[in-house]
Order: sequence, then structure tokens, then C-alpha cells
Amino acid sequence: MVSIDQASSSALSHQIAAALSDEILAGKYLPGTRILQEDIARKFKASRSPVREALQMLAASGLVKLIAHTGAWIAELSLNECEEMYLIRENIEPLMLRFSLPNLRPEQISKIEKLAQAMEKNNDPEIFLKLDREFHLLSYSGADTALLGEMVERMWNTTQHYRRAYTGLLTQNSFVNAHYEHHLLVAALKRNDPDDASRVLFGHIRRTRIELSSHPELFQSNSLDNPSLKSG
Amino acid sequence: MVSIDQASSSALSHQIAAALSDEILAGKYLPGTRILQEDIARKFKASRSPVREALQMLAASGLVKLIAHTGAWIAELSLNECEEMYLIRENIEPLMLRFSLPNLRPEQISKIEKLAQAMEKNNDPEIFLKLDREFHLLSYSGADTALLGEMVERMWNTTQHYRRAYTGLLTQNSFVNAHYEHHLLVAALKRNDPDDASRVLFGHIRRTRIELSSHPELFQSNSLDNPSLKSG
DNA sequence: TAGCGGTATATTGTATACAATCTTGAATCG
DNA sequence: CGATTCAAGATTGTATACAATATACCGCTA
Repeated sequence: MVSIDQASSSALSHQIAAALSDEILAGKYLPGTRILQEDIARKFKASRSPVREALQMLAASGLVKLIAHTGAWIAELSLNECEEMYLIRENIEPLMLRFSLPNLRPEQISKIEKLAQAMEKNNDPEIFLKLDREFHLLSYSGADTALLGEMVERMWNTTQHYRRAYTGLLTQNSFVNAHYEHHLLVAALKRNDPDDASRVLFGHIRRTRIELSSHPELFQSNSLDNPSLKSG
Repeated sequence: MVSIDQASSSALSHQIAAALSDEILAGKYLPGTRILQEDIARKFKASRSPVREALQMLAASGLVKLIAHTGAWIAELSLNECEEMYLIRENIEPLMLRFSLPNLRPEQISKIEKLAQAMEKNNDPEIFLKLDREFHLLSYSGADTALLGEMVERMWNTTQHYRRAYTGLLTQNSFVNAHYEHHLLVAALKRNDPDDASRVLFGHIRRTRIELSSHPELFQSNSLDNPSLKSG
């Protein structure tokens, strides 16, 4: 369940897309940052051809926004768009969890439990971000629904920057609800209770959406050279 | 709410993507058909560069499947994948309808009603397909949720071939349930009842999914040169 | 001084040539 | 006779050169 996993392909365009994808998700580029084809080409010692294709792939996965004849930017969500993503996630991820649960093996559930515990002990936002992503995506890994999986991962990708900004904002205490929900989710998984698992997951995403929406300051664009701001 | 609507852009790649998109949705290529870059290039009197980009765009919108170093094929769904799409639709489209309804203007609702009536009078499957798509997408058009809209349209695109095959299979009588549901939906819209509208829509998509799944013969691949069949 | 044009520059889009990879089919071997 | 290997052809992937477009800066005008 890795979005651009044709990356194993020798195709340069796929390698570039995978590398850029990692960097973007790691937060090395801020939303709204402009991307010049030549810069990327130089960086990977390639021509612009594979770079252009890589940018198209990243646009398809929601990490980059392309505007014809104008350029490419790191994708940026408004507060409304971010809430939209969370609303969709609320309705989709519980469904995926239902498909996954029957196929989750005990050792996977153990691993999920350990991730929840690790998150609780940890106090580095960046590590939380990583563990949280692994926790949830692993809980979906039993689902034999590739198309659903792609959608879900895409939504995690496009919201990644804002989860980072949000977790960076919070104090240690503010995470308690998330930890509670994670533990409740693990408990439901262990007792093989898809109804309760879905309900807890729904509430978890919903609560996060609501808390996010009380931090509009996370969505002030920090780059002024994005033409989509003028035209919109 | 048109997927590749940068097509208005003068960029050749976008024009090619838009034209191909129309043709694929119109059923001029069967799922599993291989697409050669040179053929498309000749057809549009262009070089392969814009064709490659167009194919990437179509892959992003779910109409085409790309395999590195190997080629491009008209996207094909298995019965399971198609059911997956419908399950997602069941959970997503009622949500979008809820966003849309408060912003639908009376004349739009009238238009929706007329489409339902036109579908009932009509007995050409191809026209039904077109009207049905217009009916539903128009019912969502009040929603100010671009991201959700893109997802929904994407799902309509990827399932278009199978809706066509299915409607072509049915007798006039088999459409009655769809007509009933359409009328119930219109009634709920007219009385501004989002709960009922969502419920009817959910049932409409769900029933279609179940009926589709009783026709596995629609999903026998009719092209034998698709490598994804061997490797999968 | 603010707003408008227009030109130079920067950047993206496309065509062409070449390289890399895969597919096909025939010849060979067990 | 079936499976395998290898080479030729077909097709995709990449680099480079050029064309088209947009951006930015400067000077002009009101």
C-alpha cells in the first residue's frame, strides 16, 4: 500500500516521483512552494522529460498541483478542503476497517497495539506523525480492496502537512484523547468487533476534524507567489 | 465538474486527454484494449510527448491503466473492484447530496425532475446512460466540495463501461426500480429533505451494486493481450 | 505616483532523435 | 512434442533542441 510503488520500476520518472513523494511527505517542502522542472532535473541528474512525468504522477496522488503553462506547486489545502477530506475519511475509513478486520492476523494486531503504546510514550511530534500513520494504515492492511486503499492513502497524503502542523502545535496533554481512541480501537480489534471498531474510528477522525477546524491559522498560505490564489 | 477541464487550456496534452476521455466514456474503446502512443499521436497529429502526458492524466482519472515499459490499456474492473466502487459510492454520494441540496435552486431541481421523466420515457440504453449520469451529477452540483466532486466523478468514470454493459443487458421492465428510486429522490429534493434523499440514494446505489454482482459475465475480460492478467 | 503597455527573460510545452526495455517468434535442445 | 533460448522487431523511456506562453521588469502616460 504505497502510492507510487511502480517505483521499483527502473523508470527514472517513477524513481523521481517516489523520491519527491517521500520528501514532500517528510515535510521538506511547504505547501504552496513552487517547483521548477529544471531544479528537479538538476537534482536527479536527469532531463526534464522524466521530471514532467513524475510531476504528473505526484499530481495524480494529490501531492502536487499543476497549472498548465504556469508551473507546479506543492499541494495546499484550505481549511474547508481539509475538513472535506476529513469528512470523506469519516465515511470511508470505517468501511475499509470493516473489510480489513476479518483478515488481520494476531501478530498484526499485536503490532498495532505496540504502535499505540509507542505513540503514548513518545513526545516528538514528528515521530507521532510517523507512528500514527503506520498505526492506521496497518489496521487497514487486511482489506483486499486496492481501489479503496488508494483513495485512503491519497487522503492521508494530502492531509499530511496539516496533521504535522497540528501535532506540532499541541502540548503533550492534548494527545490524550487520541491515545484513548487508539486504545479503544485496539481493544475492538482484539475482540474482533467490527461495529465498535468502526464507531471508534469514526469518532476519532471526526474529533480530529473538529479540533483542526479550530486552528484556521494553520491554513494561512505562506507563499505569496502561487497564482491559484490570484485567479481563485 | 468535468474531470479534465484544463482542456480549455491550449495545451495539446490536455486537448488530447479530453478528447480521449470523451471517446472512452462514449464506449468507443472496450476495457482492456491496448493503447499505443504512436497511434494516438498520429490520430491527433502530434508527437508522443503530449500523448504520454495525456495518458498520465487519463490514468490519474482512472480511465487508463499504465504499466511501466509495457504500455497503456483502457482501464478494466473485476467484478470485485466494481463492487468496491459501488460500496464507496454508497458511502460518499449521499454525503455529497447532503452538501448539495441546500444550494440547489428550484430550476435545477425542475431540471432533475425532467431528466427522471425523460429516462422513463426513453428506451435506448445509451440515452439512459447519458441521462442517468446527468441526473445524478446535477443533483450533486450544489455541493461546494471540489475534492469530493472529483472523487465522485472519477468513480462514475471508472464504472461507466459496466453501467453501459449492464443497462444494455436489461429489458425495459428491469428499469422500473431505478425509475421509482429516481422519483422518490426527486420528491425528497423538492421537499428539501436531506435525510430521506440520502437514504433513497444509498438504497439506489446499493440495489444497483447487488444486481450488478449477479451478472459476473459482464466482467469476463475480452482482450487477451493485457499483461496485467498474467502478472496478477 | 499609480496604472498601463511592451519587451526581455524565464519557464513550460512539443517535436525529434536516440537509448533501453519488452514482446514475439523461430530455432534449438531435452 | 513441449519448453527454452536467443535475436529481431516493436514499443516505451529519456535527452536535447526548439516553440509557445507566461512572468517580471522597465518606461511611459495620465
